[in-house]
Amino acid sequence: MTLPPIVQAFVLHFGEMGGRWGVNRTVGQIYALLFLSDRPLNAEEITEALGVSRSNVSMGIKELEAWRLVRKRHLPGDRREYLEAPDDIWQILRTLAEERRKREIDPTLSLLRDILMETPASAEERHAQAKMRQMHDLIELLTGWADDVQRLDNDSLAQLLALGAGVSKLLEVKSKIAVFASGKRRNSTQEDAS
Amino acid sequence: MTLPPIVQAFVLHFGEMGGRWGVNRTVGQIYALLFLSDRPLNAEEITEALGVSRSNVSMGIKELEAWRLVRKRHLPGDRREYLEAPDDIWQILRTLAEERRKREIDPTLSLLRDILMETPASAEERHAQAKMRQMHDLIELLTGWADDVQRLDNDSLAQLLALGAGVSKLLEVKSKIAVFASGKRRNSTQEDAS
DNA sequence: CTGAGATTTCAGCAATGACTGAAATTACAG
DNA sequence: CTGTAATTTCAGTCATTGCTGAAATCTCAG
Repeated sequence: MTLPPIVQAFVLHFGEMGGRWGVNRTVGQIYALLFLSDRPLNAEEITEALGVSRSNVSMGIKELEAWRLVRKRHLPGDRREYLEAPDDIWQILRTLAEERRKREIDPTLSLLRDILMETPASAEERHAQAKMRQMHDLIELLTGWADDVQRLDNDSLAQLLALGAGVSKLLEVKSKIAVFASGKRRNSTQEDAS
Repeated sequence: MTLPPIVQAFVLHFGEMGGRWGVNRTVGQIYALLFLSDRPLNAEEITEALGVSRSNVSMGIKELEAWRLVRKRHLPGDRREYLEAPDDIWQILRTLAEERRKREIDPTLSLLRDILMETPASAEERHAQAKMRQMHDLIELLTGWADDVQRLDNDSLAQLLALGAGVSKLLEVKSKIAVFASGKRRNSTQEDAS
């Protein structure tokens, strides 16, 4: 692997962290490499840079495509496929959130829905179902929120994040705004979001 | 495993999902069992309910403690340790968020900080470093936001989630509030009066 | 203290997941 | 079409992780 030291450090780190993020080492490394690259790379270049087998790279690419984290491109006059990682980091964030949700949360939500349709046959089952209801409702709240936020444009999202817990303060005065807004006829636009 | 059908279904599901969530099957099952249980269970009961070895349960418990997802309790007149899952689902959410961040994000943030101190030696490295800077800044924004939100009480958090993208609307009127409240600045967010 | 019950540790086996090289398939220039 | 370069698939092997039973350690009643 002949890469600039800082690139190498990053690539190796992503390889190691891959396990915790639900992908294998090679997949992590390929993504790291593409993310840092200033141009699309073909499979052969990736193979060489990482020192793994060509077939392993092929499988890794396939998985990254399933995650929608890389795109295939074609360069004119070159039969090989070139790969690149989208560079809008906000979009990457959205994609990651969507895919992780699809893999890690939706199946559970689905199961919970099914189980909550059943009629409990004992006190024990009634209690278990109540807990599952709690979990179900919380997950729905979270995913609903995520759906909403998912649709915000980059700037709004950045603003929202920068605000942090300031939202809490904003919520506190929300009712007060409502008072003003109802009294005033300022603008007939948004005002109260509830 | 002799458990009520709905409990069994949930436990088995958590076992299967465990892999995607970064824990092994047994750990997922133990947690599911404790989460649904209406009373603390001892290791022997867990062993029996799940049909795995006693030592496996011991290791699983250890891991769940490392995640701070279960507590050990003692019942009077019984030398055995009893385990229970905290039942405030909001607290569970906070714990999960903290632990996953600690395992999945902090190490990367730390590496990025280190690499960003280096001086790039080529155009390629300069580009790579710029990308890492982007990632670093985004992660800091996200974790900073998470820190803030982490401190909200259950009700505020629920309110925030229920609001969803409504926050966006709230942000739009924020500048108007700023006009009213121009006497003092609450926090360091950029007050953009667009 | 002592010893019986309870828990943890750990070496070895089992299961799962990752990686490779070879063969099959696909894509396309001539 | 044909032949060659590029990519994918897959069976076998290697590596990692998970699980077990036995032994070691801990804990506390008597």
